[in-house]
Amino acid sequence: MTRTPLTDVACSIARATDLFADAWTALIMRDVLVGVNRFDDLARDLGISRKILAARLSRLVGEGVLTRERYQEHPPREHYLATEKGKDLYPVLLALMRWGDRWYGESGPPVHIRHLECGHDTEAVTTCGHCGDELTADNTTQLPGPGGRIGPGTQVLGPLIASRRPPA
Amino acid sequence: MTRTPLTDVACSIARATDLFADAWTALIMRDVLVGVNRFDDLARDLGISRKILAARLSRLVGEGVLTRERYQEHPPREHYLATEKGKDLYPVLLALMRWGDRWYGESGPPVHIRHLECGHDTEAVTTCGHCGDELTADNTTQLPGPGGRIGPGTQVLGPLIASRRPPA
DNA sequence: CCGCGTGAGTTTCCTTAGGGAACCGACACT
DNA sequence: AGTGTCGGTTCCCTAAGGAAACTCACGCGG
Repeated sequence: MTRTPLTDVACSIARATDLFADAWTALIMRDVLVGVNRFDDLARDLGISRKILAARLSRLVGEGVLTRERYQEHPPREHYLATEKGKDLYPVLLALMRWGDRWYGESGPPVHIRHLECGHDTEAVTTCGHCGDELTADNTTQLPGPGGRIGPGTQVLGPLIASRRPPA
Repeated sequence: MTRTPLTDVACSIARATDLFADAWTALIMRDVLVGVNRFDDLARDLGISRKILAARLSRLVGEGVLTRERYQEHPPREHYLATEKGKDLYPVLLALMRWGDRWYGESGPPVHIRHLECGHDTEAVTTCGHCGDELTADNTTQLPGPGGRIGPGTQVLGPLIASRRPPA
């Protein structure tokens, strides 16, 4: 398939996407973060091809998102643990989950998230780090930042936004 | 490739993933939400194969995430707009972007998000809908909810969590 | 000592989605 | 008539994904 490499694209979504956007990575991360972290358990739980699982795991380890640790000798047994970088993907999973619950959860969400600090079952809300209000597609704009540069994926974005989006 | 269908899996992440987790969908949604919404512009901006772009767009329209609208006759010109369901994917994009910025943005984030209501450039924070504090992998647990059922993807989750995760 | 079970991957073979690039029809502009 | 743009299709080829068998290292029960 020759997935076009997105790594060199300016947009951070593309960078994240490049790692995260295949059928399995998100599911693997969810399982690992929840405590399913041995090879066979993952294969069983996800129904994923073992070949692909091995490939994904080693990529995730290579990216520094997971670590592989031998948690017992005799017999040698390994498991995968999320690094800080890996745990930091949790908000992405929460956002995906919330969207899935909202738009496909006829019978109610299959799992509840409980926030241990306040003790309530809760829903993830994506908020402004500054004022705490919810962020939506309509109440935000994008501005080029310091790392902004030109390249596929942001190529014509400036001009296009300018021309297509009435400044109002 | 025969992507294993994830639609019938209990987990909402899987449902969302099924639509969202390919190399391009996230990028397409970002572009559309930002105002790049004509076929040729998308193809140019993303460097995506036109065949795949056509396929993705029609899937997204089929899923009710985008609509295709003729915005002028003479010459006939179409564009794609995000529905409510589509706009609601914005938090997922924000979460991805934040992760990418954090872990790959050596030179600073390529784009800034400005929250129009408070007027500040901001970062997306995923918070507890109840108390407003930030949600992390460490301060939350998952509990089976009303829609919970058994099937691939949640198959052995219960037992596994129970056995592997010390209740502390 | 032998066979069986388990964990953790590899290997093999086949199918099929994705990339590239050309092609197409409708219209407009000059 | 010739050139351009938009919005797609069609073709061929490659390589990634799926299924299932195979491997290797160990541990256990008899």
